[in-house]
Amino acid sequence: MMTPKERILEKTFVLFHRQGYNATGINQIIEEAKVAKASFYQHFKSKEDLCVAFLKERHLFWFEALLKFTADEKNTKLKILASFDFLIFMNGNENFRGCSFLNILSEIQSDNVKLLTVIQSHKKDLRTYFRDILNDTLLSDHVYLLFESSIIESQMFKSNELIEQSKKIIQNLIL
Amino acid sequence: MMTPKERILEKTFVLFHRQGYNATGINQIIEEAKVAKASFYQHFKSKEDLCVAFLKERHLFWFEALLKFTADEKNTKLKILASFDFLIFMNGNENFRGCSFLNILSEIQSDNVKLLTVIQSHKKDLRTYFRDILNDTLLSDHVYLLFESSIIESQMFKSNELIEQSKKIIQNLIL
DNA sequence: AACAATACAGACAAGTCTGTCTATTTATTT
DNA sequence: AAATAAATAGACAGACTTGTCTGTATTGTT
Repeated sequence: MMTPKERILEKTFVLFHRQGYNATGINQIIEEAKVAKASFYQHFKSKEDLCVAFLKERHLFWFEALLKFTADEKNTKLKILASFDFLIFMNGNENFRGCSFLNILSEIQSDNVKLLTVIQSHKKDLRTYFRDILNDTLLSDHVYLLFESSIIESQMFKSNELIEQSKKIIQNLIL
Repeated sequence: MMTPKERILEKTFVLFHRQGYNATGINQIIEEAKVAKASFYQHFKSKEDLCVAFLKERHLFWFEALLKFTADEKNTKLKILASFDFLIFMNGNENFRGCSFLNILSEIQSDNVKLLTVIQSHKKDLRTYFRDILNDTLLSDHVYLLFESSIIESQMFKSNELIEQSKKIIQNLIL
């Protein structure tokens, strides 16, 4: 069976991503996870603490899924293109909810160092992901920037159009 | 003198941008604007209504500032580069708070059509802005995507580094 | 000067939120 | 089987939220 902590994390994983951080209350989480409030605060000292745990879980989940999705492609160019297809794949799975890290970035105050650090760390890893594939810094940053805007544009317009456009751009970009 | 409605909009303009939509309460706005609550609800039927007014005001302000900032550049390439310098300029003015439209996009629910429409409209205008300068759709979308990620990356890392990187990329992109 | 419109202060409703607490029950381990 | 640990339900505090309402005061216009 699942422990209370696992049930909390499982529900948080869905709700924080779907509804956002501020729009999701502790009460909704513990109710749906069927966990008592006292039990919740035994495992997480605050909602912000839960958010850190959520982001770390999301980080692992997301990168694992990305690596798995692109694993087959040997060619550098195809691996990059497959990464953008991964975004399309995720939009289909998650209904164009975009990136939890960027969403939470917009929800927190500028001085919230604790959450900001986790968000930055995730994006640094993504930037490194492209750098490791392409080993040309300017080009990998270029792809990274297109990747980031692909996420938010598809979220904003609930359409993969600009992801496809990014793929076209990359076709002419990488030899 | 200023009317209550003007005082409300003035404060909202600052607070929604600095603190975000959900983190800014009606009570704070009317208190700082020195307006009675009844007066507020005489001019705006809801907080969401105020948000629409805010976004429309922000839209006008932002584009006017962009056009003014880039007006001197005759050359196409320089006009584009100046647009990215405008982001650096705004980050200095507004302490890396990013784009209100993208921030509010992350705060609202997916089914909030009223606010989503205003946000989309703003970004469509931005996309058109680059299209009008470059009159090559793929290239203008390319620049638009770099522009969008420049905004969020500089917000996330509170640094203009990736804006500068985008400018380098564009140097090699536009003839 | 009289009237109508607008703005005022502020109480209030009804709900939300996070976090703490008590007291009971269920599991696990010794 | 007894002792320890963990989970339960749910009341509660205290602060917040948006929006409504009452009654008074201040405007601007005729």
